[in-house]
Amino acid sequence: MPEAPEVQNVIDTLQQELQDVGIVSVSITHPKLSENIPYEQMEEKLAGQHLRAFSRHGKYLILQTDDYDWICHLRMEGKFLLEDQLPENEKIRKHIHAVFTLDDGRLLCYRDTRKFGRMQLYDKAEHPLDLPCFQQAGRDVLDPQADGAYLYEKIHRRSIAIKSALLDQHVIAGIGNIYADEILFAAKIDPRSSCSHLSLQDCQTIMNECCSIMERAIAGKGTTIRSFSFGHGNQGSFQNQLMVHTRKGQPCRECGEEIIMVRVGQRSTYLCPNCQKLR
DNA sequence: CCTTAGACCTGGAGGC
DNA sequence: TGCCTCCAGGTCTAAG
Repeated sequence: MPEAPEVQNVIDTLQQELQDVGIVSVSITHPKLSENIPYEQMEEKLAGQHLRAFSRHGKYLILQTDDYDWICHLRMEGKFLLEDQLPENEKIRKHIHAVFTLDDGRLLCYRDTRKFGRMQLYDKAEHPLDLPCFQQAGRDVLDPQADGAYLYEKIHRRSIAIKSALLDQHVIAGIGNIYADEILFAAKIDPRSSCSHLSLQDCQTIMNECCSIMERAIAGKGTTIRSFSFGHGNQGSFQNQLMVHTRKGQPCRECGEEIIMVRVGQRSTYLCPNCQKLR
């Protein structure tokens, strides 16, 4: 569940379910899950805390408790499950690496097949964005100040491909591999174009399309391509609106040309070679 | 400083 | 069935 719209869906769901709920105890079984302090300390500190505020910056979840800022990053496959008891299914239970017992009897389970996800715990900051993990972060993709002028200033001296720049969280936080492809299709720009060849106008087009795609994706509760959730909801519907991503070999929905897949910065990249022009 | 392989992990899909 | 290779919504690092 990784890009901004999916993370927004997760944080909205957690808020609905867990506002002011207390954590009774914590059991972490994958030590590396806790990134900034020993996992035993994370267990001890979160026990007794109540979940007070829920927000997001880029792909990071920000959970504020009574005394701490609890930061989670789901990376590729991390997900939270709310259960009345530990899942019976061994395939599901095998990849649960942390269990938070709640004061209403439910269990908040963190499941992550590839173990890429990470959590951090900090003493409460004045503002969460003051935390060390956000010092290098770009503006959030939904921040109105993340506009064309902002993007242009961040990238116009760089030689990397525009697709790679959109994936760079120091530039804009929250865009991932699916939406980068979709945004550049909507902007009619070849993802391999060098940032240094893009005009201010190009950057404004990109950010305008970015806004409208993010809005639609969040309205559709994100994109679910490969479904690893076994029954528990949080599935999005935006995959039905994808114009290029995952559509290799299929006709472009606008011009009929065959969608191709190329590699850009080690990531699979889908584009319409007719609609999207190289700068 | 910038850019690009490689690493971190596991499992599903497809070829032979 | 087994074995192999490639692929996956992400990001940090080491090296050029």
